[in-house]
Amino acid sequence: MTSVARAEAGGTGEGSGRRHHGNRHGRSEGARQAVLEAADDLLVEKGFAGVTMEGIAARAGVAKQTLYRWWSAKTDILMDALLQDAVEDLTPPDTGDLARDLSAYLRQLAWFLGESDPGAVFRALIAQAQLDPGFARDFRSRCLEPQRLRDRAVLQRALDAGLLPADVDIEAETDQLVGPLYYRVLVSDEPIGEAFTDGLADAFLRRHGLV
Amino acid sequence: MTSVARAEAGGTGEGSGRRHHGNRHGRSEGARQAVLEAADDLLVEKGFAGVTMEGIAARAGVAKQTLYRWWSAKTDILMDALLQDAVEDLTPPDTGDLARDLSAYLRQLAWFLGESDPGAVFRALIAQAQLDPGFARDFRSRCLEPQRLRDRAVLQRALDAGLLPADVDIEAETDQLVGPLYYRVLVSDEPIGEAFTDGLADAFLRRHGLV
Amino acid sequence: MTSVARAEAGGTGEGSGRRHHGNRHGRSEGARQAVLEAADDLLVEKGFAGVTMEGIAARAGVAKQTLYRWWSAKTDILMDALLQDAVEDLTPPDTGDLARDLSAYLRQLAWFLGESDPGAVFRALIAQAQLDPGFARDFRSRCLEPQRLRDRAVLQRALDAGLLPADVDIEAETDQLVGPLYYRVLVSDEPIGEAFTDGLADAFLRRHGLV
Amino acid sequence: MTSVARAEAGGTGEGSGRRHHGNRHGRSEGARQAVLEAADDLLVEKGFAGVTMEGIAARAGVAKQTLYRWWSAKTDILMDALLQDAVEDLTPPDTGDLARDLSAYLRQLAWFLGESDPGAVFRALIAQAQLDPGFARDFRSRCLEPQRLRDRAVLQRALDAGLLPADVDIEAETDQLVGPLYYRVLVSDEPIGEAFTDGLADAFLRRHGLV
DNA sequence: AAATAAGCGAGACGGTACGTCTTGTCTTCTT
DNA sequence: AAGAAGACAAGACGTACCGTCTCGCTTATTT
Repeated sequence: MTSVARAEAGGTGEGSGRRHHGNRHGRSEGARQAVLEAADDLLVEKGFAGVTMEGIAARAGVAKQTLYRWWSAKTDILMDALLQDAVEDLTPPDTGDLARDLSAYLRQLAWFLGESDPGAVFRALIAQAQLDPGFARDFRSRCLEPQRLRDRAVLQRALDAGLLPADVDIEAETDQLVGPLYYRVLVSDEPIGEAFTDGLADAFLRRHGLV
Repeated sequence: MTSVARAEAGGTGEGSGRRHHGNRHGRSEGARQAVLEAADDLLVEKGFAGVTMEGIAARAGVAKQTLYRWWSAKTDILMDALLQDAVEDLTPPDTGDLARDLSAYLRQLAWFLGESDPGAVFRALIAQAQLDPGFARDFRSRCLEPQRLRDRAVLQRALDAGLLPADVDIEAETDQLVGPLYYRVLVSDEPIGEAFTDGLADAFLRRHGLV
Repeated sequence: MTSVARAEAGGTGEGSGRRHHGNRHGRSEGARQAVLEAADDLLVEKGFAGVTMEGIAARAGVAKQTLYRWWSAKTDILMDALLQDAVEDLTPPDTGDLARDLSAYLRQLAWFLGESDPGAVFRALIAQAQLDPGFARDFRSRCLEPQRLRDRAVLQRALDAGLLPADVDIEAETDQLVGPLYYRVLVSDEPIGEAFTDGLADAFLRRHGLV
Repeated sequence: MTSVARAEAGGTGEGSGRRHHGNRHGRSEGARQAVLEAADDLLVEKGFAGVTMEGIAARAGVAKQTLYRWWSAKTDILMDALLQDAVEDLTPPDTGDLARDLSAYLRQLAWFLGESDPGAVFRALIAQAQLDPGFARDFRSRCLEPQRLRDRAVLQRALDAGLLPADVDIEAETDQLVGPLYYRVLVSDEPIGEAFTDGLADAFLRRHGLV
């Protein structure tokens, strides 16, 4: 039900020989790009309700059938768009300085969630996950879990470096670091200043006697 | 755009005998209850996508016009339903023992958000708030801000009692206490055990030298 | 499955009292007329393939749902249009002069089938009846059988007047009179001149010694 | 626009020399047969609406492109199918006995039109000819005119043998003989018994003093 | 033997229309 | 005046076919 595996234009050669009998050019990469951009643009311009399969098809110059051939719903398209143009921004920095990395990462994450264009897509998809359990599964495995790993990476490195006690609960610590950010973005809608993110980082460091 | 002020039966005499001639009694309380229950039931039975104005009207035995007369959209109905049957559950305990109150409240909140029926409505409305800025305003002022006050109440009482330094940032502290709960419910979908809520409370207490 | 009985705007009064509980104005006569005209116009302008439910709705300024509420398919709409504006043209003349009536009626029928606008609708519907057995039933009972009665009327009057032997097979005689007309229109597409229709009438009269 | 001239497997040799440079085996006769059978089967099994280019291609195990290479539309395929397996049945008998030949031929024609499988195809194509003038031209020249010649053949032989007056209008006489059959099949849908066909033959013979 | 070129099965593509669903407005009659 | 009923215009949904296209395979000359 998720987006079909990227066909990569027939994978000519692909090692072991005959892979398919019919059309060898597979899906059109041009159509794919046009669709993802159209969906993104519509979300930014008109909001989530303004993103419709018909609208995407029209703006991308693509037939509706092409959408349904490769994606199961508009949220699936938005997820592809998100994965394509956004997630790389969220790689946590690694300078070796825990305090600095932590602070920088939380600022970066806060900006992404609350201010960036892909962040708007992200929030819409988190919303959709509340409303549709099937989509939630997909979204969690394709987006949230990888993101979770990135969120945890800074702490994991600190643990590996022996800066943290070996029995620390990394999951719970991560939740305490990023949870308040998501809360402000998704629930209270208060702005997140650097004082706030630095406060989170500081609380963490003091909690573990690192400052 | 918000739900019309509750008319409360026109106040005509209310006891003094004849109640209405044409229809002088304002909105029908029976219809209102039937609508709220129908919306609630539909959400639980068929999920958010299964809640439609038509479906609510049919199940409540009410005309669509009646819905539109009193509510602006299905989310508005769900918000009324939520306010009616749920929020009282969330009054924080007040035993005078900060540690115990804190722990109890976080457990209670976690259960509400993640396990209860009204919690499901709440999550759906938080989702809707991501997708519709107009609704977000309404929802924040009618539900989230009161809830925010309740969340803060335990800390506020501790502050008033002089247990916390006068310059503590109550807002930020609250975010750190409840943010991780919302995060687990809305984002990571991990179960919230008592170890987790107690850990949050404990971190708070130690942060302020209260344990 | 056929077009719903004409509601005639609520049938106000209607004798026996309460007829319906909900909407009291019933279907919109304005919409009905607009639809029939749009369908007719489209058939004449663009041919049968140019008549689509979407096209009718757009041209009539009507929602598709309204079409589907009252008609089952575009052929059902065309049938209503045909019944409304055409069939009256085909009442056979009755001057008391069998030869003259017969000749006049056959000319009139030939013109209707082959030359007139409603005739074009009629041919399209006969075609549709070949392709769709369900429609064929409807069309036969609502259009073809009444037409059959009209076709037979001239002969029936002659029979009643004692001009024909009592044991004549009216059905078969009618088929011999009108069958060749339908054949030319539907199959051979040859023009039907008055010589042809008069020839048919003449053959009939001579067959029964009436000339 | 009509079905491409039958290539008959490249017409290798074909007299005057080199005909084509590329594909040297011409069209696949196997594919052609599979297509015609698939179209026929679909019509019988699912009715005219169940005959689609996609359905034919799938059932015949043929690519859509192959259909469009050799035929212009599904009706063109059905016409080929009809021409291939049916028209030979309709050769009028020639025993030298006009009355007997006439009677036999009308019975045979009635059975073909109303009862046989190819008759179902024939009716569908006559229907299509009402709806599509371009197809009508093709169909008339490839099917109806040859059939018309066969219909006329019995009378033509009688004329050549001097049994009919030299100035008889063969066209009109033919219309009177076969028109009622088509009428019953296409319009009234009444069964055609032998009494009916014999009645037509008899009327003809008496009309010309041959009985 | 190699090169060539058309027919072929496969199937993605841009489209059009389908028939259904929901929305929010409206009109009418009842209470 | 509020409510029940439900018709209405609007428009998105997901599906089915249309006719075109590109692809890589097969096949039979032609060189």
